[in-house]
Amino acid sequence: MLDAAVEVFSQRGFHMASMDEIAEAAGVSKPMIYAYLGSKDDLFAACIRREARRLITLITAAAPPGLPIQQRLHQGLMAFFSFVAEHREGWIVLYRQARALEPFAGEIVAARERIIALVAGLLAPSSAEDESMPIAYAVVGAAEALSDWALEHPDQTSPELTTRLMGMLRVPSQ
Amino acid sequence: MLDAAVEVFSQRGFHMASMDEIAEAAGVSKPMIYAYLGSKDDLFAACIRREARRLITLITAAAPPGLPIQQRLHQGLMAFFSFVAEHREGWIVLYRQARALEPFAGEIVAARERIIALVAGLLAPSSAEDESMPIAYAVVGAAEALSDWALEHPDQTSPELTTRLMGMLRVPSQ
DNA sequence: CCTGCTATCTACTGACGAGTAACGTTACGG
DNA sequence: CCGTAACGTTACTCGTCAGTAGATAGCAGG
Repeated sequence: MLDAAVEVFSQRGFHMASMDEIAEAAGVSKPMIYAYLGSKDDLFAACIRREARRLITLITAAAPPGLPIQQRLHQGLMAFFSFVAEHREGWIVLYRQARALEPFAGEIVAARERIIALVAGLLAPSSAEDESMPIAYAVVGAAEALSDWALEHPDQTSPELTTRLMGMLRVPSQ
Repeated sequence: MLDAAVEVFSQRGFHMASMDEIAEAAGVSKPMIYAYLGSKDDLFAACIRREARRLITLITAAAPPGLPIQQRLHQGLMAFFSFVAEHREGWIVLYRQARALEPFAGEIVAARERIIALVAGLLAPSSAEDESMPIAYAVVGAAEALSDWALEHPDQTSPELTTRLMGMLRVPSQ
């Protein structure tokens, strides 16, 4: 049911997706969705939360503390690009709606902020806290934009994308 | 009239903005908008086109050919961040709706692509054509994300933002 | 003062879609 | 058999706009 919702939202976007279409895609009738997931906003929020949690879990697991910064960044990016490749639809939902000034905007912004905070924390040891935030924003923005480009270049593998991005970033080596 | 539209769109987003509200903000009645600018989609497209043209004009003028790459990039970024600071609403319209999977998506994607192509062209001399595109995507993505961060840190000046971004990019020095 | 033309408004229509009320249908306990 | 409860469906309501038809106001020329 959530899968169907993610699929339709990723194809149509939040506003163009109708509950009828989602219900049909899920193979159930509309009132069922209202019974189980609540309103359209609730449904969308549920999609966001699930996809965001998947992504964050992957990244956190891939870049454990204790490794050198360079390597953590490298592996974190790897995890990110892998997620995009494997959960295309989930990522489109997160990304395509990410900035649309909508009722649920807070939901996505919060998810994004968690990732940015993750990156910022990763960079923090080597630079002051408030210096690392803007860098983290920029890194995440760059990774997102690169993923966007990669959507039209499916031949690009995650390691290639990671190498590209690492190659253009001047990050603290320690 | 376009000004009013940009203002309302920037506050509400495309879908939440009603033609009635735009008409009221412009101090005219709804049929006037339809008479002069056409449908809601047309109106939004007109806003996008105007703002995008302003932005592109500024960037092109700021980074003329003939200068070293580093400097062109620096000045291009300066122009970009200045635009964001001075045309906040225009940029929000471009940025916040940038990826929303909408009828007019092509309009914004096209505008964005022109900027990316600009950056790619700028980097092209020092790397192969198809190598510079992903880099351009990433640079533009990073700049956008940094602007987003700067929206909540109004004390940041354009030169500061530019320095930050230049500092974290490893770009060809020639 | 009337005629017609342009510019603008008020007040409507029609579609669409979120959310719901009321109606089956199956399963099970007595 | 018959209540009744869990689960599901069809077929509505109702609000909200995008878009428009028709009325109105100003104004040129006769």
